[in-house]
Formats: sequence, C-alpha cells, structure tokens
Amino acid sequence: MMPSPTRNTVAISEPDPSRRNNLALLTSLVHHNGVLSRAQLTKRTGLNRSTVGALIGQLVNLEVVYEAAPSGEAQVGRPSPIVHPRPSIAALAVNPEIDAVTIGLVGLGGKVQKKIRFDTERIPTAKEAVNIAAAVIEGMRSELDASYQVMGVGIAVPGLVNRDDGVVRHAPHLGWRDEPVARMLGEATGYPCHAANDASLGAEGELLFGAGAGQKNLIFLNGGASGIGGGIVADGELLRGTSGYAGELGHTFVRSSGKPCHCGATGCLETEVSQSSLFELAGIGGGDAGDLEQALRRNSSETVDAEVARQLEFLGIALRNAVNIFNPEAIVLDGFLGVLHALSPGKLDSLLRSQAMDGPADQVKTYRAALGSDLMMIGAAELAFAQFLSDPAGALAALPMGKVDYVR
Amino acid sequence: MMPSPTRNTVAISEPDPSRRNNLALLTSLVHHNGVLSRAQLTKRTGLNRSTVGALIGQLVNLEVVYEAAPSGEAQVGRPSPIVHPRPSIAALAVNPEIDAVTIGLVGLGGKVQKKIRFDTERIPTAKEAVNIAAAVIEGMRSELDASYQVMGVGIAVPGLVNRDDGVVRHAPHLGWRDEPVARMLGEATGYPCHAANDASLGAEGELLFGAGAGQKNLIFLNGGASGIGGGIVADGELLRGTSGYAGELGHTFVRSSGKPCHCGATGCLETEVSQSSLFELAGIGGGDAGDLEQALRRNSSETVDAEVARQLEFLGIALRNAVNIFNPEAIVLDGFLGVLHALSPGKLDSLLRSQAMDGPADQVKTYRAALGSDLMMIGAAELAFAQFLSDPAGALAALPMGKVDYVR
DNA sequence: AGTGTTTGTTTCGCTATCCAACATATTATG
DNA sequence: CATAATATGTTGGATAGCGAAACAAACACT
Repeated sequence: MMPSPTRNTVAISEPDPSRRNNLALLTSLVHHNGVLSRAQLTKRTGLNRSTVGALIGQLVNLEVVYEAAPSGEAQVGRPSPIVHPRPSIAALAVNPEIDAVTIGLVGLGGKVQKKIRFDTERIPTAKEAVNIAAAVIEGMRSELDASYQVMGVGIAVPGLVNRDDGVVRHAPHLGWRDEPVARMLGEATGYPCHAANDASLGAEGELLFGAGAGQKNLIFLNGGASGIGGGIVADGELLRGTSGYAGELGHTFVRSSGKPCHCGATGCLETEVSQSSLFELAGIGGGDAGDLEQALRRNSSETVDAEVARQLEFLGIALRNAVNIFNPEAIVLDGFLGVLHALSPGKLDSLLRSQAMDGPADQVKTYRAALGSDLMMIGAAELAFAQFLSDPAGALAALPMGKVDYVR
Repeated sequence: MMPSPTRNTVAISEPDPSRRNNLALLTSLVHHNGVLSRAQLTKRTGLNRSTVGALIGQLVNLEVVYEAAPSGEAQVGRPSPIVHPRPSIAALAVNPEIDAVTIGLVGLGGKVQKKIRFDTERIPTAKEAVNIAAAVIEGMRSELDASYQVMGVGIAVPGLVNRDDGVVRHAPHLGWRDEPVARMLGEATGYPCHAANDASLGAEGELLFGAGAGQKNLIFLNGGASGIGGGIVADGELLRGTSGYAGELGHTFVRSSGKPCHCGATGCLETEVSQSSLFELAGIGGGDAGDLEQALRRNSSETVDAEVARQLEFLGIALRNAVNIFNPEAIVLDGFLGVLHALSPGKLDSLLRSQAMDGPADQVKTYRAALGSDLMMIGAAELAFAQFLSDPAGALAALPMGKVDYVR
C-alpha cells in the first residue's frame, strides 16, 4: 500500500482568518442593521469596493443575504443595491418562566417569525421545560427542515447560568439547581443549544434591535414576577464575567438593615422593589406590565404615588451605583421597572443627576424597553446566532447536510 | 505643468492590517510576559513557525526586541532562542498627588527604570503639576534622547478623567476642574500625552504585571489619602465607559442615612471607609501603607480591631455588589485597603462567601496589590505604550527622527 | 442630450501567510 | 561514542485575499 504522500486534513481548504472576519463583519452588520446598501457597507467596513463586492457575492451564494433593487431614494450617482438578510437563516429561542415556556423562531435580521407560549399549571421543572420545548420544536420540524436553516437554540433562563457549558447553576424562582439544560435540550432536539441569563440576553436584544440601538454602553434592568434581573453591555460587549454570571444588579445593596434576601444577603434591591405590592395597590391579581400600568393609572391615589416614589427611590440608589461604575450612555428598563419609570417620568433622571457623580452621569439617558414580549426571543436567538455570526461560511458548511448542492 | 498621474498618499506603503496585528500581538506578549522563547510564541499566537520567524526578525530590526541564547533548561530538540523586550523602548509616567508629583520612566517589559518623587509644599495646581513634570522630564532629556525611544507620557490622575481628550473633569482632592492636562503637558514636553484615572491604570498594571497576572476579570480598589478609587477589568479589557469615567467603586452606596459625600450623594463607601481614622488609631500622623500597617500591628487593641472590623464590613458590602455584578476572578486591594485586608486575613473572603451570590462568588479570590509604589508608574506607562503596542512598526516610523538609519 | 457623480465590475499586482523540505542543535539510547 | 529521535530555525515556493486602477453602468442636474 502506498501511504498518501501528504495528509489532507479536515476541510478542503480553510479560509483565511481575514476572510472569515470580513464575512462575519458584513453578516453582523446586515443582521443588526437590517437593510443597508452596498455603498453603505463599504463605508461602514472601510473595505474596498471590490472586496465588498466579492464578499457579498459569497454571502449571496451561501444564501445568507440577497440583493434587491435600489431604494427609491433619489441620489446622485449609480444606485447601490440593497442587501437584505435572509430570514430563512434562523435560530430557535426558548424561555422558561414560572407559569409558561415560550418557544420562538427568529430569522436573520431579528424578526420574530413565530412565537408559541405554552402555559404550565405549575412551575416547570427543568426536565418538563426541556420536554415542552423539544415537543414544540418537533412539531415545527418539517417546516423548519423545508424552509429554514436553523443555526441552533438559545435558552433564556431567569437565574444564574454558566454560559460556557449551559448549566443552570441556580434559578431560585424556578427551583432549579445545577441543571444542564443546554445539553438536555441538545440531546432532545439534535440542535446545538446554548443557555444564558435572561436579562443578559435582554440587554443584548435591546442593544441591537431595541431602545439601545447604536449605543456602546448600556445597563438593562428587567423587573418581573421572579424579581429583578440585570444585564450590562460595556464597550459593545455583553459583560459575562468569569463564568457568565455577571450582571446581577437585582442584588445591589440599597438599604441598611433591610429584609433578608433569598440570596443570603440583606437589603437587596430585589427585596425592596418588587411588583407584588404594585399589583395589590393596582387592585388586580396578575397580568403583564401593560395591565399593571393601566390599572395603576386608573387607581391613582396618594398611596399609589407614595409606593411608586418609594420604589423609585431605591431603584435610584442601585442605578446611581451602576452609573458611577459603568458610565453608560443608556439605562433601559423593562417589565414593572419600565412601568415605574413611565408613571413618574423624569424622576429617575433627576435622582441620577443629583446622586450620581457628575462625569459618569453626564450623558446617561433612561429609556423604557422597546421590544416588549419579543425581547426574550430575540435575545435568546442572538445566543444561538453567535457562532454563525462569527464565522458564517464555516457554520453553514458544518450544518448537517441542509442543502448541499455541490459534489464533494 | 504635468499633474502627477497618481497621487502618492502618506507613507511609502502601509502594511497590511494583518501584519500590523501580528506584530502588535507579538510585541504585547513579549512586553507583558517578559521572557518567552520563540517556540512559546508560536504556540501562543497560533501562527506558523516561519511567520513568527519573519515577524521577530522585523521586531529585532526595529530594535523592539532582541534574541538571546536559549535558556539552560534541558529540553529535547533544538533549543529555541529567548526573546527579550528592549527596555530602551520606554514611556514616561506622571502621577500628581496632593503632596507630590512623581515622574517615572518605564521600559518595555514593565520595569521601572527611574522614579523621581517631587514633594510639594501645597496641593499642586494642574499648571504646577505640569510644570514640575515638564521640568523633570527636561532634566532627563539628554539621557532620553541618547538611550531611549520614548513613546509618550501617561498621566495618572486621582479623579474623573476623560480618557479620549485627556481632560481632567474633576479631581476633588486636588481641587482641579476641567483641566486639559494631557494637552498642557504635551505642549510643554513635545511628547504625545494621555491621561486617565489613577485607579483604572492601577487595575491595568496589577492585571498585567502584578497580583492579577494572567487573569481576565479583576476588580482593583485603591485606598489613599484622597479616598477610594477603583478600576475594573472585564474580559481582559479595562472598563472605560462612555467617556472613560467608569470604575468609581469608591462611591458605592453602603449605608442608609450615612454621611453626605463630596460627590453629592450619601452613604458612599468613601465616606465610611477612610484612612484618616486608622492613622489616628495607629498614633502616627502620616506615612504610607507600610507605615500604617506596622503602627496598627504595634498598637493593636480592641478599639483598633473594632474599627478595622467596621471598615471591612462596609468594604464587604461594596465588594459583594461588585462581585454580583462582575463575577470576577480576583479582587486586588491596594493602599490602606490592602492593610485592612492584611490585618484581618480571611475576613473579606468570608464576608463575600456569605453575602455575595453563590455563582458569582465561586471563584473570586482576594489579593493584596503586588507592585507597591511602582504601580502608578507602570499603569501610566501602559497608557503611553498603548498606541505603540497596537502598531509597533507604525509608531516607530512616526517617531520624530529618533534613529532613522535608512535613506528616505 | 450632455455632463458630472457615484457605484458596480474586472483585471492585475502585491503582501503576508502557510506548507514542505531541509538544516541544526539538543536529549535519549544502545 | 555513535546513532536515533525530537524539536525548532530557515528557506523557497504556492496561494489567498485585498487594494488600486481602469472601465462600465445608472442616476441627477441643467
């Protein structure tokens, strides 16, 4: 037998890292900005016209994007074709909560194509949540196989999640501990699965597609039935920390001799500021942030105002800390924290101006989250898109024989 | 007149960004790790043997590094030459404080070559500090010109500094407001000058050369006469924020109805934890952290222990917040905070284990700063090295005719 | 209709990398 | 002490990817 003179490793030819980077750059730009002309892309990337042409050509071949006729906008010079992301490149999103598991399908470009909320009678266990998600995904299977290229599944969990291995370290409100949800759902569905903290993903979602679009430094706070979650984007990158647990702003110290928190400390923001008392004052048993806001505006009273003011006071303390530490451009509030902000507009901003330091607080603005109930889907999908966005060609080539129309 | 057919822009030929990146990568590795063999460099960079060979060759030509005989360590195979940073590539460091201005010269590799402390009778104004620094630098001029390639000057200021334009927004303890120190010193010396917050630079220094070496997520806190400064490194990058004001951990809220702070808020860490009461209890009027520690150990008493415990308690609150938010691997304490930590070893760690959340606090360890009085010099120099490290060849070519031994 | 402007397209050359073969310096082995 | 094994520096050639320039196309303006 003749030994092959030179061993042909893995792929036919790995692309240069430079090419990979540029493809990734273009793909991310199109994904996050939605619609850009080729001329705009050359300006944004700083690459040469001809290079962008070649790169876009490759992305068109890979069916990542398509070019459409120039927009009608009157401009001197030859019109530049518009580059659109193909929503058939998609990611699945899963968000377990205490009363439901929501499954979504999000296309490249960040549009939610499909969202299925599965209400549960009881708080789902990790196993139940995975089973529900797997079943719903199985139901969509034929459609997915026929019309989409699914890049993976992202799971947004309200709790501490180790992003590297997808293990839920502790989700107090779900009662989960050390659950390897990413592996579990991966085995159940066959898709690559990743998990992360819900608020961190929310921060990324609002940064890319919502109230924080175009910014670089953002603090996101979500208030829900299961407490207050936080996510922080610094210099365009989500803060992850050593194990991916970063961002727990809900457990900022805001009160001496405050109540004990389930986290083991006392005086946490989450124990002083919660939506249950607001629901009581509003006179409704439950509902979403919109319901709460309406009810509170209807039942306006001194008691309500006082409670809103009290909660904003504590929120202000946590936020001034965060502003001093991060010097952000934007603070984005979701859930009942967004309601608090909306009920007393300007209050938080004036608290920050008076209490935070001059420099760090200069430029900060407070926003209400813009993506509503789509946020978790978009954020979780971003997690699943991550690998694809960092190497589009490679990720598609590694796809389990989706549509391979070339001879090997 | 004949118009030149093709306009020759700037440099003779700009190198490919890829080459620039690789040169920068190698230079940073050698600078931060000090001594590495060529074989180690190929492994660390992932580049090809021959490529690293060519790159090192260029760096040797540029006199950025030199190769020395292989270390005596017995290894199978051909020995690999050791690559050393040339300390003649240097940066100047300036650190104004309330009672002195310190000027230093730091070589590539992070070794402090020279340090001159200029004591002042009064708190220096910005103008005075700049004059002092300029005069001292002028004194070293001939030596600098003869034996060094100075890449610039870094100024470490205890206060809010806009890193982009080098303007000190507010340095409360120095009494400075809106002082463009970088521009001022730049005009006085002719060197490119940059300024940043002292604690941020301290964080970078300890990360690269001190107690946090090799880590990716680190919180640095320095306690001095002018309060408590903080710097945060997340994912290997110093947190800067929108304007470079990030890191103000000294103004973390730690106490309800606490004393008012000069920053405008109440209950800040800096008002509850300060070194003045410790100096009183120690029975000495002043001195550095070492003096304080010795005196406190000599004068040990219940009163001292109680005060140390009280201060650690508040420090613990600020740190648990920070740990919950950042999920760091290391906390590095300098100045009197390092003394507090050393006097009651394990106290902070146990506070963190009990009060911070399980996940984020898992891996965190508390250290005392390792670089002592060199820290500010090293950190500030790093600021001045930054541009050189990101484009060694370009920075040297742009140097004002240092040693140009080729014909143009 | 002509002119100027902007942008896509094509061709070509250059740069930086990787690969493979060879050379070299050391330890291990008999 | 000689030979083998191993790791690494060195050299020459091949390739990929980008930028520059010249050309072509499509628009607005007059």
